Amino acid sequence: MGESARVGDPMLAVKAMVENTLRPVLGAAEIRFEVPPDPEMGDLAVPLHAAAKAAGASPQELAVKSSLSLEKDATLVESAKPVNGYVNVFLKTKAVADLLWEMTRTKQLTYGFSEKGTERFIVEHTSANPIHPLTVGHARNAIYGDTIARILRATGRQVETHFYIDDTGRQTAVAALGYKMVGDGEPRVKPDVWAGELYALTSALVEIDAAKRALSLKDEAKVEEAKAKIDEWVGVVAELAEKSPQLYELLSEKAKDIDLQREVASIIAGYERGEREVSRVVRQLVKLVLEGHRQTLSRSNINHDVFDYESDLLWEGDVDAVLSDVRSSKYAVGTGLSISFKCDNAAEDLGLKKLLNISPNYTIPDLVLTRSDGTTLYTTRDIAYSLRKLARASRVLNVVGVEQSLKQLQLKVVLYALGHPEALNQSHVAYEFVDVAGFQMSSRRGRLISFDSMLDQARDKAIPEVKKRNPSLSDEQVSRVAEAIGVAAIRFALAGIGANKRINFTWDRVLDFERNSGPYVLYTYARIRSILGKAQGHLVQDDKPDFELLTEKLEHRLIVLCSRLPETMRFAAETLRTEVVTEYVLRVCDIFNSYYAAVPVLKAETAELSSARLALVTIVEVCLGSVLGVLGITPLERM
RNA sequence: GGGCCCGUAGCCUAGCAUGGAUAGGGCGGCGGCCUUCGGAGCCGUAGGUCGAGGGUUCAAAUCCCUCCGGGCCCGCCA
Repeated sequence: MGESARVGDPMLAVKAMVENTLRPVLGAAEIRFEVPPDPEMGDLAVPLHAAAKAAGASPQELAVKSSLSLEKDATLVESAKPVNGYVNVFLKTKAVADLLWEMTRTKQLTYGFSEKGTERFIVEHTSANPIHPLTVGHARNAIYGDTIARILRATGRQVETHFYIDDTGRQTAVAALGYKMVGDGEPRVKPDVWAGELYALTSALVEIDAAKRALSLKDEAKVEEAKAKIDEWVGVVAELAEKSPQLYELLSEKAKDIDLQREVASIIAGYERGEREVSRVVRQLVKLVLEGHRQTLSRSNINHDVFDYESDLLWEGDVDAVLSDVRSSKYAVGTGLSISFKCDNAAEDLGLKKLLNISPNYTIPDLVLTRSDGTTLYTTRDIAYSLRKLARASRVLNVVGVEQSLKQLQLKVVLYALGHPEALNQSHVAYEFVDVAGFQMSSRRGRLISFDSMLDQARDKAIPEVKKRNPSLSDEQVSRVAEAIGVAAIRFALAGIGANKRINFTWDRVLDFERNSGPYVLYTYARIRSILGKAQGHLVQDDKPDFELLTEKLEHRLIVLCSRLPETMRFAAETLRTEVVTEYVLRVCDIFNSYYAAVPVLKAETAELSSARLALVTIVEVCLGSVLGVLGITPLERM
């Protein structure tokens, strides 16, 4: 039990003891533990079907033998019953509680965490384009990525979180053009919101400008097409102008004398080359937007360790280096300046399909790395970026939308084929799309539902609730508490759904503060704090609570459940599934709330019983506090 | 056409990795609980062909096959 005690895992210690007892009965057979379907059946189950087969005995026979053997262990085992080829074990409440008490006392808010190891992870997430506010989709990415990073840290990994700033694409250039036209103005509203409007307006003006030039063409069809396009974008401009009239005035005035298409192209090219004036303007805008992103993220307890500029990869030669490697690769094919990579051939030759679990019938499409004018594409730059990440971590996780799966695969194939087997240490951690019912999001049309608006709505919903319950709080305290509740609601709602499931975003779902929600967990925690606060006055500090006194079923279940936190955390880390954590914490809260309603703690029959129950409440407090930390939710004393 | 993901009560969701014991929760519905520590709570109740069909197995929500429905990807966009 030395090892399991060291890592602070009571259930691991318990299992080790059970295994010791069973070993003589079961011989060399593998001993696996399951959780019985109903807590009434036991705390642990050991299936014996396989072992029975190997030993030529019946499962039930083995189960009976195992039970008898286990029941001799009077300190740990309350009872052991052979049922349907399983041994169902009830553990002694006291035995588990003693272990838990020791471990939670020493680990405090890091109970459930593994000791820090040497494995180095990079988790890249959020990585939004620096031209508009973060949306509900980014919210999912950021919350998923951040929670994964926290889970990995909790299980002993060193984790660095990275935000990749895609600042060299066409979109940024369009926004930068607008920025230049309005004269590097300082925004009056939140900078990313302002930039989003600027981008949408400029983009529409660029579209109209381009279409107007097509009007003089001879081709009838093209002219018609251009007319339609103008109509469409004029409509968009009208809509946007209504929202931000001053910006519209300023931009449309300037736009008259400028060939917008050309301007955009020149910004793209100039920025890629790192020309001083262009770079100054673009970087200034990007930094403004990024500041807005950071505000939003920081509101929701998300803080990246490192921000990587895509443009740096161009300026510092990383991309050129990749291209030169590509050119000398036998998988590179090209016409003129355009280069493509034969991903399928490479994968076949190098046995990558088997390695990456790709169907042998599937033909991986070629990847285009440069345009015919020699400029690079997004994935090309991403190859260079991956090398940077892989150089400083043993595992790289890219939290990227599932729609990028093919690109992420091609990226890996190219890296591997260029002689970087460490590419296999990089994984695409995909998440599904967030739909907003009846709403077509479009950053080019300035139509989006922002991460901030989610946080705002959640906070605003919480404010009257907090006031109602805490009339003595100042407005500032109220808004601080309400903000935390809102963040909890949103983080919990998004982390609680498996990443491979599409989310149909609706306000009522995100703003549900009841039973299965972040606020519900916070509420449970606040109740615990409230009890513990009251206990300080009239109960002596008891260093050695007598857990023998805890005879309630709910007490037993709470203790066993809390002892499962470390293994739950490890499971979440292995599978990269945040919902494992939310599901777990909800079960803890459910049982605690039932307990709270059914059993008095402070007013227990005797002081000794009260002390033992307070110790239990403290254990649950530590357990919840620990999980809240992993979910990025700020615990509250009152709410 | 090819590849990947999803399909569990009116709605949302867990369980699928390692097949096994009555498929867990929540919202909404209905009925209760304010003389015990915070009612954002507790207790009870109704509601399920686990998309359909076949197969493997003593045993399938879980593994295999086919089909149906939804989504994404297969751009010199990102």
